Amino acid sequence: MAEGVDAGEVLGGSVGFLLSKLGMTSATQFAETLEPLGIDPRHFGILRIVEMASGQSQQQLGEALHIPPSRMVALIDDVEQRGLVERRRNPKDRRAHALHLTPKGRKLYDQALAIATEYEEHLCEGLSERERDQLLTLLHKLAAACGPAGSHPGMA
Amino acid sequence: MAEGVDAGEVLGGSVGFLLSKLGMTSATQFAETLEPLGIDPRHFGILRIVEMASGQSQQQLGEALHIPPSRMVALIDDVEQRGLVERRRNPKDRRAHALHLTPKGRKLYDQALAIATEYEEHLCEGLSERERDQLLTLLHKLAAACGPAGSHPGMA
DNA sequence: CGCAGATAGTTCAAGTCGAGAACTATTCAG
DNA sequence: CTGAATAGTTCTCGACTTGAACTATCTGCG
Repeated sequence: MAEGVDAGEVLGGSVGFLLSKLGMTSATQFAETLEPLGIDPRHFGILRIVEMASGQSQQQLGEALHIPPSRMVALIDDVEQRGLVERRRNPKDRRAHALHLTPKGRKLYDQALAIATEYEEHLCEGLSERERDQLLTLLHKLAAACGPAGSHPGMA
Repeated sequence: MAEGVDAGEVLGGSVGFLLSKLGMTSATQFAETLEPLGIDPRHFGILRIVEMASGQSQQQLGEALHIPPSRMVALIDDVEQRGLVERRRNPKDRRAHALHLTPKGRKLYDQALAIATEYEEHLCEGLSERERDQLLTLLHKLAAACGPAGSHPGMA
């Protein structure tokens, strides 16, 4: 860089700046590694929750992920059209849809999980096992100071 | 991997997830602390670079911050309308604008810097001095693995 | 039983925002 | 002097969200 003006020069020493920068970069990169599967991190989040508890309604999911109902529609449409999730009629309440993973959905979820793990490894490849643990501990402490533990705000 | 773990537990142990979540939260909170000044983090970034080197052109700034020229226009408009930055004719090249902080801009930049420092303190209040250094070191290592050091992607 | 109000899901229209193409003014090379 | 390149600006397109309205159900109370 000819002029020697580097944006990160001063703020490189700031935890907040680094966090925000790294967070955004890693989120973007993670989304890219997920792309071959045809899903993005939000779809992954949905698969994850449906996998944990089958039969939930869209709004229950939306609440867990802090996604407004009208947005859930399109998101569920996506994963349903890919044959990953089924909307079943709930006999107890026919207004609501009971969401279930299809076999294909479960398989893809497992793949996505593997990809996530792989990316995690890549991200931490410059760290020793001990450093990684330290980092996790420190990040958890920050999370405590930063605000009440909620789900990922990037969903909303 | 244990069975029956819940979502937070699985991803709470992920550096990538935590980074992304904390990064987004801290960026949002920082933007909120800046709001009383009438600027957002991008304006702050502009003030910061203009402060470091007066007289640069919009495109030089845009290059440093990875902001396309067409976007710089609106951004500079913002800070100019608030009387923080001046677009001066550059006698050497009358196509380009030489950007300078106004006294008001300098004052506001100092305030913003103070706010940023304050927020940084708040963010790290759960950490000891030593832990904070550790964290910075670890984050820098991650940044190295994560990709070539560029400026903050949130600008673009 | 039957009506009123709440609730799940959907659709739709409006608002926001960024990116890239096209345009003007100016500079520079030959 | 002329043509290509460059700084800045404008404008339009497309992507993305959201909140309000609409349908269909459900639930409670008289």
